[in-house]
Amino acid sequence: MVPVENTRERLLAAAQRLFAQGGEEATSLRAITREAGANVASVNYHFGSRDELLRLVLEGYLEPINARRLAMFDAAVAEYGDHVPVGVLLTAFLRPDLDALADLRAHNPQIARFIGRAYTQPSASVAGFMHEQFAPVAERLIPLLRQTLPQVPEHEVRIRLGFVVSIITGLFATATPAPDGRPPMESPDIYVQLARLIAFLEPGLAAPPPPGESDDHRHLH
Amino acid sequence: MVPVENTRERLLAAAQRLFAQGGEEATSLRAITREAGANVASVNYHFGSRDELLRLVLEGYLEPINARRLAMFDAAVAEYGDHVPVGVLLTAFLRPDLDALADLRAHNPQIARFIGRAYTQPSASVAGFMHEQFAPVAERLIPLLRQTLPQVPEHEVRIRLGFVVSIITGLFATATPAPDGRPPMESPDIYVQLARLIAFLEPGLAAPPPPGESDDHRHLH
DNA sequence: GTCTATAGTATGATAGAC
DNA sequence: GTCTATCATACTATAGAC
Repeated sequence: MVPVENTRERLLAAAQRLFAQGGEEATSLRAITREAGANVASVNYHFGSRDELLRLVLEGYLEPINARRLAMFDAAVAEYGDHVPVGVLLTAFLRPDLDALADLRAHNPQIARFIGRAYTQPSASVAGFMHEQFAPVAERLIPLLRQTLPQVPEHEVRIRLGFVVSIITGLFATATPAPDGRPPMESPDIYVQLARLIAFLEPGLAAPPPPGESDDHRHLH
Repeated sequence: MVPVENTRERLLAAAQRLFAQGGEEATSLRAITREAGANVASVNYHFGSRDELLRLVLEGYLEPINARRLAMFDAAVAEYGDHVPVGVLLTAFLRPDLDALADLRAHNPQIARFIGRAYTQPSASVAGFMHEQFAPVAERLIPLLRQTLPQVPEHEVRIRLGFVVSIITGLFATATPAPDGRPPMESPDIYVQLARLIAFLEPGLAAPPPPGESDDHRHLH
């Protein structure tokens, strides 16, 4: 009946492609509409503004990843109860990212970089949005880590989780075959990647906190 | 005799300030000249182009850090010989960054973010430049790590060093007091920060490589 | 829903007077 | 070395015809 929404879908797909290749500021309204074969006004009509469209694109990638993380946390608790092993928690946290990364590498080898940049380059318009997406995951994971690692204070757990996030971010940011740069851990096998990350991260997460940390400078928050 | 070069210095200083506050694409040629009290043509006259100027600013921050890293590697080898402890190598690698970070936080709390972005957001113009700055450090450090950790294959050492770089990058990228986001490890004490990083990183670097890695999928490069 | 046309504003670079 | 003036080009957003 209604032939509607065709342009809208084309615009979304075009924004994904361009976002992928050049990042946010390279994805101009005019480039999007050109790529989609639509006119310059169509983005404002369908999405209100360029920024709204870019947020939608970003959400399309991040939301499924974080939803899957939460589901894997639930499954882990159902299986292990109060003391989920660190390796299991790390797997639940990392696998959705690695799967998404493998998928992006196969189908769109450029868009992963954009996601990585969205973390470190909040660009004002997506700044709060990134945190809004990630906060529920952190608030669920941190208590679980605390239960498994009671010797590590919460403040330290949060910082160490930040380290893990930085590494993941780096994987996304360097996913593209850069002409030169650090080797992007290009193994195609997800389980090899996961094993490598866990081998590196697990002992660090469980390590005793450094001296002078347990109750030092903790008088605020 | 010659009153020359005054404008040039003012332009450099202005570019640093603006670069710091808003990142690369927020630092327009016109904003720089306005901040420096010069005219729009002066940047092109003194530096050839806007990109040349921005590379100079970046180099002013990165070059001293990497030079200090190399010096600390030399000092460590002079003291320990062929088997420098991992913690000492990590200290030599991390301290120049942490010192620079502390200095930036004190004097210019915004520019650290820009440096972090320069890593993950190579922005075409500075892409090769970042690698050119970092490559000598990596090529010096990796053999030292290999000597201390012979059980970890070189391929794995390189990947793990990439993890360390990601974490450092994250520290720079989140150095600014973000309104919300992961806690930026805001301890003012560099030695606390260093101890925290080493406590987390050292066991991961020295960990036995994951199974299926030693000689797997190593038939290329 | 889709389009053209355009307003309004930014950009980097350069020519040429002083 | 420094300036003004200007070129050529990008951008987002909107008004209004169809």
